[in-house]
Amino acid sequence: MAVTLQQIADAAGVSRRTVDRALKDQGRVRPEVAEKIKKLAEEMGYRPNQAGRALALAKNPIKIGVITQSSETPFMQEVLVGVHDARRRVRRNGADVEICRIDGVNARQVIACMEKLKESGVRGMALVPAEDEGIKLEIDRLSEEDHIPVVTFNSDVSNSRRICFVGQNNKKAGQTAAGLMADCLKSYEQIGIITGSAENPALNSRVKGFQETLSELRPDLMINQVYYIADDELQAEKITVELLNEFPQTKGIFVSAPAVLGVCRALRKKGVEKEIIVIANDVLGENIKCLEEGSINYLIGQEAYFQGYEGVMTLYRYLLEDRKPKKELEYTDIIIKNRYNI
Amino acid sequence: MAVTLQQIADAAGVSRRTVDRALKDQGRVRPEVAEKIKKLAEEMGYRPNQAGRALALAKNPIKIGVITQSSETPFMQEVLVGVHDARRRVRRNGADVEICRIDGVNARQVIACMEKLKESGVRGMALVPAEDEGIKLEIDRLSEEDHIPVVTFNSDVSNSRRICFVGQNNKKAGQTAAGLMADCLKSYEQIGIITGSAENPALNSRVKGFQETLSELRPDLMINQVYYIADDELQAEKITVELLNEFPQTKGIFVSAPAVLGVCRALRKKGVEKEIIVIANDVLGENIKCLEEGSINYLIGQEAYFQGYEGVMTLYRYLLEDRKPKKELEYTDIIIKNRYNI
DNA sequence: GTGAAAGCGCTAACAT
DNA sequence: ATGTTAGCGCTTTCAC
Repeated sequence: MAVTLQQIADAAGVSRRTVDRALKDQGRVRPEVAEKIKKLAEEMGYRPNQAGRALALAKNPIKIGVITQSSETPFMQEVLVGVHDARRRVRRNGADVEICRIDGVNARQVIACMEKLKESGVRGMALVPAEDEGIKLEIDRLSEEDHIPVVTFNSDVSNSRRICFVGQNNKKAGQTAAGLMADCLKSYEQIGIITGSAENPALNSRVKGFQETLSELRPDLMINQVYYIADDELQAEKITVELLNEFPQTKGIFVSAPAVLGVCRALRKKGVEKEIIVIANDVLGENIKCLEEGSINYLIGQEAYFQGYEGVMTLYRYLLEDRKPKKELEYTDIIIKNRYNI
Repeated sequence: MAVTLQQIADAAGVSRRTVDRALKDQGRVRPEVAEKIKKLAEEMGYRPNQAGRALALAKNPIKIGVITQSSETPFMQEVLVGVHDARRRVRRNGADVEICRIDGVNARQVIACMEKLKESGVRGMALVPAEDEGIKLEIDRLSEEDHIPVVTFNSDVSNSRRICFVGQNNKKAGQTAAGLMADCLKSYEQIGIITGSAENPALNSRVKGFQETLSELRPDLMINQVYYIADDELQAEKITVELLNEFPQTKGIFVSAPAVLGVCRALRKKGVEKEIIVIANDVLGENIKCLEEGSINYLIGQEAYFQGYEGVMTLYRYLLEDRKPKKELEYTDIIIKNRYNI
């Protein structure tokens, strides 16, 4: 049987409560006693029983707040599935999760939600932020003044006091795509890039990673100008047609934008979907269909579900076990899918 | 706050114990009362608190037995890391895991271990079996007569009474490799296949999946004869040299065998590592090095760690929450790695 | 057929 | 500065 608090208390000749305090550095214990207790716990290999802890905490339950942006997108829907699964799981342990869904990107709204969640007494927050000074300030204030730990997921706020970030390394995602493209294309072929808003740092990193790595691996290839689109399938289709008209020799396309379906439609209409290697991002419903029927060759995934699930669970573990994540940047795996391993 | 047993008891006007019995169909409750209780529980949305359950169970702890074969291989080492992590986790909940490591493949020893674990009072078993009639019989006997649920992981025993299998779909792994190879090679190029023992069903499935899919995708390619090796790096190197001498036009190699390093050495000595697309299996130490330095282009992974971790955890959840796995065949993701997403 | 009661290991309010 | 104690929600023994 595992070592319990009581056993340490017996061994040290003090009460359970004293051991508890000593182990948590809560003071109010004579330093030499605390020292002795800690040594004893170490020697006896004490590991707190999580079930016991969770149960005791059910008196005033741990509550976690979650804020998501762009909640209407298919990608974030998938993230939210992960969040809800995590909620179900922590609920079965007597904790709870309160979720604020924000549609679109809106820093002001995020800050308002943070305030609201704080008022409602959450002990920690997991949120999808944006590189915004106001959000950064609020994160720092929660962490420092209110002692409410914050986890960012999916997107990050660099240099803020969040305990960690769970999400993709976008540059590496772009590089991974470049590696695939380099293997698939023959000498001196042409490449097109389609991406979303030029202001989106995530998309930019991907594209940059792709360009840099590809020109290093295959200096012979010709990487044409970057085409920008909004998240709109119709526009994506139009732009893709433009690209194909402008550069009819294109043999590879990297799609960093969300509107993958529009691109596929254009390729099919032009009847070139079999001749062009297409690598796109996000392993999601419509995209998967394109992959299955062959108009896309590879999808690069970022574990949307896991981001949501792990964002919440990281925080829960931190709150329950006082266990800091090992790394400040918890990068999710970069997934490569072709038709056969979906 | 979540619904508790007590609340249901109050609502039904009976004691907690009665509710407990009714919900578990343990009899000794008047049928109409049982019916009423179940309906009530449903309506109130009762979800047993896992922390409470785990804690109560700590009186006579859940013990899980684990048996691994080929435990000396790097692959199984990785699986065992997962097993140990799972052990740490369930221990923190008051349960325990007992592990039997078997070196090499040995059905008799597996059966002996199953017997031993049963004597030592385990409530469930997770094991790496082999397609062996004796093992199958023992699995069925444990499941039926002793009511000890069994989970197979990494390899399976088809048609046995295990509650589920956690591991790779080998055929799909081969197909995935074929998809990659089809994209990388130019017209009419030649392909070599190197695999391990012809008796190993896992390796055979991979090779078959690869051959079938590749000849379907690219009928122009020429797939040469299959080379067989033992798990010996030196022999692998020799055989690879043979292959290259026999078919100097080879432009793609699929390595289904464990001895990947030997293959890489041969390629380097021959100075052809940059001209040949190599796709190998298992994302592990030495293989990763080959991938990083470029003598391998792709590694197909089978989530070794996860197989070990999830094999044990599936069983634990089954025992704790009485929750059957959703699927009988719990296939792990087929991972594609290039130099950039390792 | 049903219920009372004793824990499981931990936390935290309340003594001392 | 340290100890006592009352639960958290569940399982299980034992008595009715």
